[in-house]
Amino acid sequence: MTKILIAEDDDHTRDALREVLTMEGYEVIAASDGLQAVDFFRVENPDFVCLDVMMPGLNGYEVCKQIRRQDEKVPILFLTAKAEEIDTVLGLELGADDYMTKPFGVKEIIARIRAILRRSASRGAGKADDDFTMDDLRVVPTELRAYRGPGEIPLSPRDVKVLRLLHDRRGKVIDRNTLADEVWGVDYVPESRALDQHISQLRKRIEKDPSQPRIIRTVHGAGYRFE
Amino acid sequence: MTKILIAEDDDHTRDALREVLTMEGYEVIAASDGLQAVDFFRVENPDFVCLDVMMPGLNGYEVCKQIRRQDEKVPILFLTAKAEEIDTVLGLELGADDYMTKPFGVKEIIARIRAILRRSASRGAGKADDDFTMDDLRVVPTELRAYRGPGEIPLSPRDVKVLRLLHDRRGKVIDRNTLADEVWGVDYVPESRALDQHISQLRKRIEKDPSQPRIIRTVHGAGYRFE
DNA sequence: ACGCGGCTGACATTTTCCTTACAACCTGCT
DNA sequence: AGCAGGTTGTAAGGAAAATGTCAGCCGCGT
Repeated sequence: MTKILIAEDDDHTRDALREVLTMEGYEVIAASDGLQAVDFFRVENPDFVCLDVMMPGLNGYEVCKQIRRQDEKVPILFLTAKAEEIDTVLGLELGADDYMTKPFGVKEIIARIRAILRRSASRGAGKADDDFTMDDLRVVPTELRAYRGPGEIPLSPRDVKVLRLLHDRRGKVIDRNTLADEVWGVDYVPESRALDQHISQLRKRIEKDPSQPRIIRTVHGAGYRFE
Repeated sequence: MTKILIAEDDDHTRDALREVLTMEGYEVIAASDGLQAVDFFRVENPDFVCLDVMMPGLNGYEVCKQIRRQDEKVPILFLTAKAEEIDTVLGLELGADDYMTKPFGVKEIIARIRAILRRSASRGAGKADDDFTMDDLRVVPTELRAYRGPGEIPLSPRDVKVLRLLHDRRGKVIDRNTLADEVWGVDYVPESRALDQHISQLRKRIEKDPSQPRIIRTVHGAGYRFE
C-alpha cells in the first residue's frame, strides 16, 4: 500500500487530510511539525510527502532539504496559504514535484497526488522546478531565465508559473480562472486586467513576434494555450 | 448575478456579511438559523453557501448534509469561532470547500469566496470533460477542438455544450427550448434566431456537407437530433 | 528620494455573437 | 398539384464582449 507522510501543523487540516487520504486507500503518517516529519520520514520511509510550508520549528523548506538528503527521488508536494511562498520553494531548488495553494478542495488534492504518483512511477521526471522547452525557448525555472539561441531572457517567478502551467498541459486550453488561481492565488480580483497585462508583457519578451504569438496563444472566450 | 446564502445566528455578524457581500455585487440571502437556511436553499438555489457551524436548531453540519442531499456540488464555506473545535473531518466528508475562523477580515472572506467560486467555475462547472465521438468526429472539450481525420476544428465553449447535449441524448429529439435553456440559460429570448444562427455556423465547421447534416439533424417543428 | 515591478483605468483592437432580412423549406389544406 | 402559413437556413452588418496595450500610479525595497 502506498504510504504518505503529511506534515501540517494545523490540527484540523491535518486530521482532514489524514481522513480523506485514508479513505482513498493510502496509508497515512501525520506529523504536526517539521522535526517530527523528518523523524517519521526516516522511520517510515514513505512513498510520498505532503509538506506545509509554514510550520513551527523546521519549516517546509528545511524539512524538504533534510528529506532530500536521504532520498532524492520521493515525490514531494508543497501546501501553502500564499501563492508567493511557492516562489521560494522553486527558488531553493528543493526538487519539489508540485505545489498547491489553499484553499484547496478534497478532490483536488487527491487528483494531484495521483497525478504525481503516476508521473513519478513511469518516468520520475517532471519536477516543478525542472527545466522545460517551449517551441525554441528553453525555460530554466531555478535561474528565473529563459534562453533562445544566444540571448537570455529574464523571467519573474510569475512568468515561470504561467509558462509551466501552459507547458504541462500543452494542447489543452488553460482558462483564465485556473491561471488566476495557480499564479495569483486568493488575491486575484476577477475584473482586473492584471492577467492580460501580464501576458502582454511576457509575450513581449518571449515571443519572436508578439503580435503573432506562437508560445502563448489566446483562445478567445476561454483562455490561453500552448502547443 | 451570483447568489450567496449565508446562515449565521449572530445578528451583527450576519448583517456585516450581508452588507459586505452585497457591496461586492453578490445577491445575498441571509438565514438566522439552520432550518431557515435549508428552506432558503431549496427556494433560492444559491450558487454559494456560507455556514456558521454553531447555530440554534440545526447546526452547520446538519444544514450541510441537508443541502448536499439536494445539491452535491454547490461550494460550501464554514465559518467558526476561534475557540470552537471544528470537526474538519466531518466537514470534508460533507464536501466543504474551505473553513474560516472568526474573527476574519472583510478582505479575506471576499478573497476566499472569490477563489472558491473561481475554482468551482473552472473545474466542476462543465460536467465530465471527457472526450466523445459523434459520427466520425472526435470532440475534445478540454482542448476546445474536434478532430476529423487529419484536420482539427476549433470549437467555442458553447459549441461543446450543444454537441455534448446532443451526444448525451443521442436518438432523442432535443427541442429548441431545452437547447436554449441548457446552452444559453435563462436570458434567452425565444423569438430570437440566435440558436438557428449558431447551429448554422457550427454545421459549417463540423459537417462534411452542411446542406446534408449527419451530426446535427433538424427535426422540423420539434428541434434537433443526433444519430 | 529613487527606481523597479506590477496594477489600474482608459482606450484601441480584435473576435464573437446577435439581429435583421430574406430565401428555402416543410406541412397540411384545398 | 398548388397554395398558405409557419418553421428553419444563412448572409451581412453592426452591437457587444473579450482581449491587447498604453501611460500613469502606487507600494516596496534600496
